Amino acid sequence: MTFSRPAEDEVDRLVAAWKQERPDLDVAPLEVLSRVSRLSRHLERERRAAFASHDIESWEFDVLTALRRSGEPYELSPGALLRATLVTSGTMTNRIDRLAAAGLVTRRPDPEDRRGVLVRLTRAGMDRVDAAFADLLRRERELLAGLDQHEQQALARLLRTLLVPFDAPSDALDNGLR
Amino acid sequence: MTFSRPAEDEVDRLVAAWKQERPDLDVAPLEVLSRVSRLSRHLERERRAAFASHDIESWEFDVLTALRRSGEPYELSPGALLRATLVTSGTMTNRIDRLAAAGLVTRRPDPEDRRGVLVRLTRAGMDRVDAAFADLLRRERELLAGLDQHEQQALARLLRTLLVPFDAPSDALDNGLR
DNA sequence: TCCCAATATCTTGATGTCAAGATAACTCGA
DNA sequence: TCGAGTTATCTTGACATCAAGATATTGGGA
Repeated sequence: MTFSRPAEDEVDRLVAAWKQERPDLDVAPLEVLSRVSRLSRHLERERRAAFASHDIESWEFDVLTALRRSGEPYELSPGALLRATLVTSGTMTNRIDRLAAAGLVTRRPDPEDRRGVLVRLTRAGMDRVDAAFADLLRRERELLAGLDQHEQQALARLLRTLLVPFDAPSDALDNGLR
Repeated sequence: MTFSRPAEDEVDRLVAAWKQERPDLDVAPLEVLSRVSRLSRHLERERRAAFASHDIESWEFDVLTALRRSGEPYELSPGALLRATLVTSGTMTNRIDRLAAAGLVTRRPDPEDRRGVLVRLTRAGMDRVDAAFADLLRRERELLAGLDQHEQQALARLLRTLLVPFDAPSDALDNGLR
């Protein structure tokens, strides 16, 4: 009986297939980046499942948590929200419309800048997001159970290195969102 | 003059904010999983940019590469394609329709199974995808330039561990795609 | 003070995706 | 041989997202 050799994932199979078909190409980048993409898709499914029981959608959660973690008075501009969630301005307008209609946020003109708007978490919004967040953390912890604490930290560090160039606070780099 | 302390990314700021607002929660899972999600979004933008110059869309690329790397005769069923690309069957039907209309694939009934269909890459589809793939690999290599080869392998290994439970070949686990 | 580029948000139209369910064909055990 | 359950694909309708551009406001330099 043979068991538990180093387990393969779909990316191992995908890379092996490329080596067969295009031995001239170095597909090493896929070992990392294909895994990031695929894992992200799987995660998104998990999130949806976790949220279903809390009557909240994934896109709602993203906006509400950004407000929640900003602290008192739980209020941010649409611009700050779209930078936090990596969506376009049109998408954010639409999201805020629907969250406001659901009573989870309110919208008011920014007294300091007449172009601006401030979006504020309501009590209902806070309750909703707190419950969902606790549950999400529980499930995410399970997904990470295959790695010990040290490995998780190593993974976080490596990912951070890749992320820094994108997140550099308003350096010369523009990530193209507006 | 102070410079180049261990650089922060957006997730560091996000985690710090949570620790302030909800010191009762252990948000460690976000260190890994938030980074995976955010990196994936950034990657998707990069892909779009890389593909724009090859007149190909990201979703087209995903389908065409699956066919390309499957080798002669570059032919797969829609079912195999949706498993490779992690989309639903409705999405795949739609994608194949449009790829066929663009002359990048053909569709024919499966002679072995009258429920089935076989999707085949055309010469035009192959040329398109090969050019785009070479370019994508070039750009992905740049994104990974911040990590040396050893670190990239470590990262790939850690990600694989997280992915295996999702990709386990048709074990008891069902990932919910159909 | 005036003007213009930059900023903040919203609007519009096209498009891709998903969930749910319909249809048809296959498989295997009784 | 029959039928129930499974499998493969497609259809439908709702909906979220994006890109591009419109509108209003601000701020800094001439």
